[in-house]
Amino acid sequence: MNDQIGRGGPQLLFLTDEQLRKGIEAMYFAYRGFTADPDRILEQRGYGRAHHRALHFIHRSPGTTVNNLLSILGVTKQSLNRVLRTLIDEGLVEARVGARDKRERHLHLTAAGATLERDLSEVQRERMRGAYREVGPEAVRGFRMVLEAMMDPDMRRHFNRLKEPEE
Amino acid sequence: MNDQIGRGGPQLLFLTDEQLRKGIEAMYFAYRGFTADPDRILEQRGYGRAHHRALHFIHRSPGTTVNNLLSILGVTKQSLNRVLRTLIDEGLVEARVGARDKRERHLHLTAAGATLERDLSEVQRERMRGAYREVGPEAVRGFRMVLEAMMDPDMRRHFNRLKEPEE
DNA sequence: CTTGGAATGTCAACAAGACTGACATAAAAG
DNA sequence: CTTTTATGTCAGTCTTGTTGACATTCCAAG
Repeated sequence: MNDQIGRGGPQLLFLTDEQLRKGIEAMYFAYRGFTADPDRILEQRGYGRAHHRALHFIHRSPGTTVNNLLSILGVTKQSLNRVLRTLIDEGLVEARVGARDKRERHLHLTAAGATLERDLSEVQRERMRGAYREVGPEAVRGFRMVLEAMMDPDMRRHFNRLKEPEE
Repeated sequence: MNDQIGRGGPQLLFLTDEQLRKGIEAMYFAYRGFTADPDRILEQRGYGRAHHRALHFIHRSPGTTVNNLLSILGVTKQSLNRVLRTLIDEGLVEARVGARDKRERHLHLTAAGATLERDLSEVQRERMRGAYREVGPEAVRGFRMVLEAMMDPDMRRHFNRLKEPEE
């Protein structure tokens, strides 16, 4: 029904339902690979993906508040709080009471937290680097364009607000 | 430490840790968008993502066995079985005992199952189509290349084994 | 032919991590 | 002073992963 063959000509063949389905499957299988390496490290340490996400975004935006993290991650505060509490209790994250606004908690990685974050990021970047190297810069540009076009507007806002990291 | 600036020259700038981190974040945010639309439909019907995945791959490989589905989805048989049982009980999937080997169950979508699968696929393809159209065929080619390079070899095997669908 | 192992599928119980709803506290804002 | 905001907590539910135990079926070696 949405099949474009014979309607739009060969220049639109990449928009056929068949091609879209293959894109969906590619996305699914690739995401599995994307999370596989950090997952192995997390499991050894008794953490889950939720901990990884918190560590990642605290690393990327040191001093961010709980509320900001909530809107980036799109989970409930109860859910985030459980994760954050274990990270704080185990000394990976520090929550500093706000100077201006004492209701806020500003989140920072401790040395131990930064180490784990780096280890997680390293294996994930390694896979990404391998893929990037394999396909070249032009393909990577396309990859990034499609991903960005696929995001919800809110998420795209968050995505673009994250500065280029300095490491 | 893996920063390529000044080492590989400007043609390798896409391999810097900063670019890789942005790629990781793009993948994360895009995957959220990728699942958002089907999730809304699933929630209305009281199903989850696991049900969607089962419906998708049964649609793609009618008559597939439970074991084959297991190796595609990479979960335990117990986990898949729970999902499959509800789909069968509610008349979306039919499990036919194998003719050659009576231990096997061959899985097929019923009419109702095919309808739900189509509805789920439709909203997901719609988002994909919008993104594809926005960026053009060249970018889509790059997108697909990176995703495929990111998969684990086993998953890439499954991915390539799935025939181009006829709808 | 029988028997034992392998393959397949089911049942039960548990854990992580999402959710909602209700409520508490402290601080800022009006 | 009252309301709103930011955060944290308790209790309970749901999905979807996990292990362990077990039933059925098939096949091949004795």
